Amino acid sequence: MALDPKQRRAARHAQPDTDSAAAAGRPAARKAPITVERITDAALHVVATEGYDALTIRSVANVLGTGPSSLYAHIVNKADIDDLLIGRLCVQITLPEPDPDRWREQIRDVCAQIRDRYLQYPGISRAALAMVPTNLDTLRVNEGIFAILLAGGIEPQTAAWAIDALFLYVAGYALEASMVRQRRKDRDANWVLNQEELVRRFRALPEDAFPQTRRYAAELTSGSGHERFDFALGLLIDNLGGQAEAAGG
Amino acid sequence: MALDPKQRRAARHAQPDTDSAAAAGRPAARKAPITVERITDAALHVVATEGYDALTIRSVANVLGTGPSSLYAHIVNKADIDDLLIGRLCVQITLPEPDPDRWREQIRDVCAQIRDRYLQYPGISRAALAMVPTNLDTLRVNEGIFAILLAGGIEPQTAAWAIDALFLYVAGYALEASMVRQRRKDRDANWVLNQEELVRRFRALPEDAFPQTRRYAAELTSGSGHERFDFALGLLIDNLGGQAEAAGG
DNA sequence: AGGTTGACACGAACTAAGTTCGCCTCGTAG
DNA sequence: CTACGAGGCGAACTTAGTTCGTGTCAACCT
Repeated sequence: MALDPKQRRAARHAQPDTDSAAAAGRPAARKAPITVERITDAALHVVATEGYDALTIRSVANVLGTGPSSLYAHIVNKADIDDLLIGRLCVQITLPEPDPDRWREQIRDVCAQIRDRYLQYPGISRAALAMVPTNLDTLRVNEGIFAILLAGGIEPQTAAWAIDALFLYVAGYALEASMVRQRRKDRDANWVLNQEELVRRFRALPEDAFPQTRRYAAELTSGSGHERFDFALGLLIDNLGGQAEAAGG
Repeated sequence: MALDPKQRRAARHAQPDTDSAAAAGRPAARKAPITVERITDAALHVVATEGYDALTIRSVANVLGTGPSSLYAHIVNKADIDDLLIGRLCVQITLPEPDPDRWREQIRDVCAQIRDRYLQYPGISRAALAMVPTNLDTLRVNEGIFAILLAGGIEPQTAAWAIDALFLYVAGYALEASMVRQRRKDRDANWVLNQEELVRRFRALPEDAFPQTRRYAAELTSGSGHERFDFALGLLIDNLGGQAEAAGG
């Protein structure tokens, strides 16, 4: 059962209904075993310290003190490592018991958790955006948010689509934020800018073509901390329940 | 002036205020010249026909009938090609004259334009998400949306942040949609699923851990056409102007 | 107990891709 | 006509994903 890494990957995803009551005997480790867990740990370490761009099969193997080929007994390919990483991140998300009176707050909390996990591992949200929607760990988070929305009286169809929009936004936000941070330490990045420089450039744009951008350069570049994040989440969340909640309360 | 590709790239981005009234004499083509425009055309052709993953320096050079090194007299690096592509896409966006009475409609129209451009070039929104915010062509679209929002009576700070959220969502949506389409023709993709298969797998999840996902599998996977897109844009847009518009009407 | 087996580890190598180097070509200027 | 230099291009360097074949060791079988 533990032979084919493709089977291992499949086990992490929602499967068709073919019931399989197979045995699950894990014959304990052999010597200094490379496991999927150790690979995930090593990969997370690489991403946390050097960023997602530095995540290569070789870098992970190096952390484990071996060569790249050694990993292929446990993973299918590099995308599989992404899958493992996102899975691990999702496992760490705490899902509250749905409270109909605090559902907006609960949604915000879970989204903030996801955001902070993403930011802790810079660039990893790229992998999240490319993730296949059957990963069991991501489905668990999906289920948790879904339950909160439903408890809040949101229509199932509305809730389902809202989850999609929320995840997309959170991942996009984290990706953008990660890249801004990342670019600060890159070599070619001297032509990329911090906020003051950005404002200066916006103000230097031609007046006829960019009047608003010039005038409101400060507003366009503002948003320290997670103000932008909170604002966007507000847009998405506060508008939910317009139908259902208007009737209920 | 046309020597260094870094200068060419810089010319496409917002610059600091050092006034430069330099000459702009282009000395006409020499023989069968490789130009930035031809590179952009070739790259767009590759993305449109084979997808963003197939966009390599070599594939672009191949379309132009030359080798990879020939491009480096015109581009800085591969990210520079992304920059060119997004710029070209943005140039094609039609920005309406802001109409205070139809601002929501206008925003939806521009976002739909961007979405369709992205989808026309599958996966290209990855590049859009990684784009540096000083590209002049993207700033033009930014300015256009900004003007519409301001005409609609939205507070400048609110409008600025709303643009951010809108772009992030549109790019994320297009990326997800592109990948779904892309995976249909990949080899390893037989383990990735279409909607019916996805519903079946959701329904096969354990009842205790995934009750809502099981119950509303249809809702979670629904959304043909751009229903999800329209829904999410509605969430973002309809909630705007709550302050300003409530007073004005 | 000793051989057998097979899962796992791993060095080496293959391929693809981004990038650089140095030489060549060819049009223009003097 | 020659010199210059921008631009084109082949070749090669580097990094990275992936595969192949072989080695190794623990458990099992006889």
